[in-house]
Amino acid sequence: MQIRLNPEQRKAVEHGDGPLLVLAGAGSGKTRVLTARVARLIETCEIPPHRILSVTFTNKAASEMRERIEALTGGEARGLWIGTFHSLAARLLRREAGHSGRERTFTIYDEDDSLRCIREAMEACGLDPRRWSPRALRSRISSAKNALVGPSDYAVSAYDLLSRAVADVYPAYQKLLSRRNAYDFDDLLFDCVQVLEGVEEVREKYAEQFLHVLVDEYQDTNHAQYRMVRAFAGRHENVCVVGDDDQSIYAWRGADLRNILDFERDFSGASVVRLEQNYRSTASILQVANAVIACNVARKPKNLHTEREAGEPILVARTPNERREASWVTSQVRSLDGSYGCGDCAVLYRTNAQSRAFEEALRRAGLPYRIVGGVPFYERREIKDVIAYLRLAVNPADDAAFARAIGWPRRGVGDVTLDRLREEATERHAPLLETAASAAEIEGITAAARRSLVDFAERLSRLREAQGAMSARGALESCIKSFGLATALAEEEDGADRLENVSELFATASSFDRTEVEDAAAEASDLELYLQTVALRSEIDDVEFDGEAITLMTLHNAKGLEFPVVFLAGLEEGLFPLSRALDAEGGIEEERRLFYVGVTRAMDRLYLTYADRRWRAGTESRSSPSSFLDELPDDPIERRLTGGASRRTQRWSTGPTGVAGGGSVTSPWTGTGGGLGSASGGYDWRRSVRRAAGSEARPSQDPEELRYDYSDTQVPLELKPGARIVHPRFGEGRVLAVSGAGREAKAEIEFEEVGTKKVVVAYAGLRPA
DNA sequence: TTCCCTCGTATTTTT
DNA sequence: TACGAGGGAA
Repeated sequence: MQIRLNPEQRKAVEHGDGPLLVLAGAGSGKTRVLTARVARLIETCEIPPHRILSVTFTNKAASEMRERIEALTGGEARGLWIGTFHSLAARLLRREAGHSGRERTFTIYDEDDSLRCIREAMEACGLDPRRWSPRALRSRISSAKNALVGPSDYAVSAYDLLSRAVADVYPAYQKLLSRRNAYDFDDLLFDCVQVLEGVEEVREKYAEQFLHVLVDEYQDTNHAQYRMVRAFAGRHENVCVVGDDDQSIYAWRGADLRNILDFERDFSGASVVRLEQNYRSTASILQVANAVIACNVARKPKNLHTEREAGEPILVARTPNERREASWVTSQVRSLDGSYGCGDCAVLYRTNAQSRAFEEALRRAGLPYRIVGGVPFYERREIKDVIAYLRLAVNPADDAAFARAIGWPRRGVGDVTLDRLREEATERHAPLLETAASAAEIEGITAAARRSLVDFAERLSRLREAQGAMSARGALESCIKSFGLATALAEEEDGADRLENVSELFATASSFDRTEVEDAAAEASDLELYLQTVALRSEIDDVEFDGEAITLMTLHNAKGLEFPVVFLAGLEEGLFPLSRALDAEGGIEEERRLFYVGVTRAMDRLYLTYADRRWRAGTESRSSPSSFLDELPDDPIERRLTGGASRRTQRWSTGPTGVAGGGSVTSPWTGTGGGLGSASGGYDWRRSVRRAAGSEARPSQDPEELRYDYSDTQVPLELKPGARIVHPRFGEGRVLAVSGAGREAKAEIEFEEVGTKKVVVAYAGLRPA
């Protein structure tokens, strides 16, 4: 085996039978250990790959691990069960469809679908969506499912008014999902446990099949996932879990720290291996990380150490506002020139909304960047619309997909017709699509709408019959042709962009490889498997990190990654730690762990930034420095004040006194007063940044080649806000804002004669004044 | 039936 | 700020 290991790592890799807990500190090489262990099980212990189950946190991690194991074993990884809890659950439920409450072709509902479904369930129960927030109800139901509490169990202990409302909606919601042959994310886990625990035949089958079970990021598992592990581990209990209680950041999603803290009690006779040598960060960064996490009480003590040198000090920068924060970060990236490229840098923040300022600054500076998350690709309207057709072709009971598909492109079927159809469908206990097929017999629908419905149903059933024998790409192509989707899209206002997104969808469908999800021999069609993969895909899965672009993402998305240069932005009280997160029990500790995760992403350089003022929710307000900054040690820290246009930079000689819990620190850094008035840069950013949504990382013609091409997103130089221009019809005017790019670029212009108008740059025939 | 506008509200992190 | 829902007009 060609992998270098330290003694502790080796111990974990070579551990024989029985439960094993690997407490792996940040950067201690746990992925290496997991990979090596699986490879060793296959090669040395001669365990057939299909008898090994390995659970990872993201699909990306799964495919990377699969690749590495294949490399290590010379292609012997085929048949290995590897994936996220959700994708493995989906796989199991597909295979055991006969024992679960759904058919094999089930749809997986995303948040949006499930929220609509909740609304419908509420209506059915007569609950007023203005009195009860559908989101709140959904989140309660989600927590219940993660704790394996079903509708009837829930009802038993529902005392307060909110719980009573939930108790009403929960069963109604489940009934709707079941009728639509759909699962929400939580159901996948819930039903998987139900089947595993409730059906002896199934339980035996998998307990028998899996000789070894490995789980990564065990600290982030919830109760349902824990029960899955238990069921899979069966009697042999050859279960190896890897995790770090200090990096648990998903309590809000039901993750239960007790899973890892109590592992030794749960699985008696468990061996424990501690990986405490960090191979990633400089001593300075690690020193800060250790100091930060030491402020938490609920944790297993550990001693993370490194052999690396101290390296550069950690830079803490105070800036006047979030725009200056972003431009400061940009200037720092530039000043790294030579030692690090853009691809080495990451900007991490607490909330997605913070990406905006960085986007603007980087775009202005002409630096390449990529954003992970934000408005996910698969949630774009046109993508969801196209997918709805495919979903319906696979699962005709999917009423949510029907409603989406019938409404776009417009075909003379609106709310009125749809409502009538729903009534009829409810009466017949039939799905909407089936009802639509016999629309001719339904009263109260116009003749035109009837024809539309019948035609729609016919085309769809043709697609349905054809797709079974097609590749995912073929099905997509045939769907787009049959329903004229591309044509419809092209006719829309911003059709060009949307069409590009659809061609990107083509690329993903073309490269879809079913063997990563399921055995080639499984009954399911390519399209079925493709759709389920799409539903469980996360943004981070599709990111290639080898490009030369600065990565912008939330701290949550950064888990498991590392970068030579890391900027942690927005270290302000209320933002990070986020005030809303503090409501939850143990909230501050979870936020601190998140901070710890951020700090430990950095290999060589770490920057922490905060702003005195920040735009949030449409208003600018004062912000004070994060209490986390008070918890930093004095030593490898250098504090900077980045002020007005002169970029006043100071070294801070009189360090703050307190470390942990050290009350308020009065220094020019933590006070909010500061003599730094609003920086008057000369021109108003707020106006210049009003651009079209979704301007990040637009895929271009050849998605394979140019995944992130920003060349066409630059605003033409002469059309910057403030520029004076002449329009052939409207006369002279001043540019207020520019949006879009290339042929799509539009400019908002204040004309002297006719007032403010929006024009499409390509057609307007503008000249400089 | 559709389109467009206005108003109100929320807004954390994600499989 | 930004999105969704709801109202009013074509």
